[in-house]
Amino acid sequence: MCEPLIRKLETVGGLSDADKDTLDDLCRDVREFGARRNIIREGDRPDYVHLVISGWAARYKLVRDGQRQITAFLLPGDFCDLHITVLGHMDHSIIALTPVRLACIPAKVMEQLPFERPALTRALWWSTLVDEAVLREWLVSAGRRNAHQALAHLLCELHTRLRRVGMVHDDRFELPVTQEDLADALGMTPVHVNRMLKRLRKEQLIQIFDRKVTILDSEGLCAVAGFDPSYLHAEALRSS
Amino acid sequence: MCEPLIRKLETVGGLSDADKDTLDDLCRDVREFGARRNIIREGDRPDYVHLVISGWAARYKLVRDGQRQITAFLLPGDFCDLHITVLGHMDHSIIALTPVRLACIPAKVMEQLPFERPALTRALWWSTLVDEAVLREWLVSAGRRNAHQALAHLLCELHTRLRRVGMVHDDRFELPVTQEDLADALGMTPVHVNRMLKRLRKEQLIQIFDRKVTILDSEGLCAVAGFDPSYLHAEALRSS
DNA sequence: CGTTCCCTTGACACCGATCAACTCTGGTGG
DNA sequence: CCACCAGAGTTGATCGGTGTCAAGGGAACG
Repeated sequence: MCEPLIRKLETVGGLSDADKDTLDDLCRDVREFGARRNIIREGDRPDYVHLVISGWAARYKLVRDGQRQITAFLLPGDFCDLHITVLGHMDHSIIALTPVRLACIPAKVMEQLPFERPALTRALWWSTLVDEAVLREWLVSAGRRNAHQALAHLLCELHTRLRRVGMVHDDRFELPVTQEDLADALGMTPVHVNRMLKRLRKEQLIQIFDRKVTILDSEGLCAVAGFDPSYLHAEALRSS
Repeated sequence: MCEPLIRKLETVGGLSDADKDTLDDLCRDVREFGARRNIIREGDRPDYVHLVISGWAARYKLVRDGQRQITAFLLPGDFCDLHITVLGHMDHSIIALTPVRLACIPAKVMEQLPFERPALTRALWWSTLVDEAVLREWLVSAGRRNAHQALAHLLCELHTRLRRVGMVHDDRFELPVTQEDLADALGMTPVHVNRMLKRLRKEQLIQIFDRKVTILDSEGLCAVAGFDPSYLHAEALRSS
């Protein structure tokens, strides 16, 4: 059931069969959320940790005048809110961008994990820290890359992350979000996202049809983006 | 020695005297770094975790054409690289912005902490997760706030964070970095930072002299920034 | 067959970048 | 003591990337 997560964690190794069984066990309670539905709201104090099983969700914050900044795309295998086991309340909201299936894990159970399955706990911290590294890279895009480079970088990142959970075939993957969602992630306007997608298409770097992206020229796209995947930490976990 | 950290962690409570003693013990090995000196470089696999005792440092990444994006200001009480106990290598660099004193803690020692001092470990994870929340807010600034608002927001944040470690007196604190450093944090140019500082001064919100900032109108500044401090999680730790 | 959502495109405006010059300060060495 | 220099801050003029506004098209759906 939580196959994407197991797949992701296996890229760094260190999980025993017992750990995997524990994961499976944690994911018994799966719930569905419709597209556009808020899953958790800023200020909430949820009693459950949510793990994406299928579909896309997003973290976001709103600013006063109603503008939205998406701070993370949550793909299958990503946790929505591991941190609320430590922090008291949510400081941002989470929304389903597509129909989503989420495993709901009681926070109390998560809090026992360090004592019962330290290696698994460590792997989950790994995934949290990678999320943080992704966030840093998004800040670099917002601050120091132009729209062309930033969009290319996002596509490279999604390509790599989706491949890690087995959702890329022949350099082709689904991008089931609107251009407005992309704009809110990149800190741009939907109009400009559209222009930049057009440009990447014209440059023969990508192809888009029916919300599916094909990377035509991976090297070229990485070159535009200045993409270096090492921040995604796809190597082995540091031995403890 | 690690008084700023203890002070910060005390705002959320839950530390025993034994925990504090452990912290003091961890900070025995203090080293100095001159301003502008790189402390850790992207790709490094440090064997020590570094904790800022005094002075300011910054996380940053460089993009191809040499531009720099600062992704965090590291103030007294902040860890530079807690994550390398889990991740294999640094995906960004750390530089001293002013002369800095750092406690150097062997990574091996940190890895024993969960078993010996679980409450303290939890508090350290709290600080890591707050760092992540700060990062999200910076992304919101970069993506959805204009220069005026973003600078105001940064000043509000620094005000709050520095107060937490006892470095604000009468709404006055040191800002010992250049305008270029601020620009690299905000994703702007130094010229524009200068203009926005001038504007905030003209609006009677702040006063700057000799690299010391005085907040003249805290409410006004927060209003410009749309600042809501709850993302800094200054409330009690969630009981485990 | 109208409505809604999303994508697409063009014209124009503006925020912040760029370029350049000047000031001020502290440091360094003759 | 003074001349020189480097680094930081300040300001003005101009440019360009991206936002804004507006209109139209296509696909899905009731």
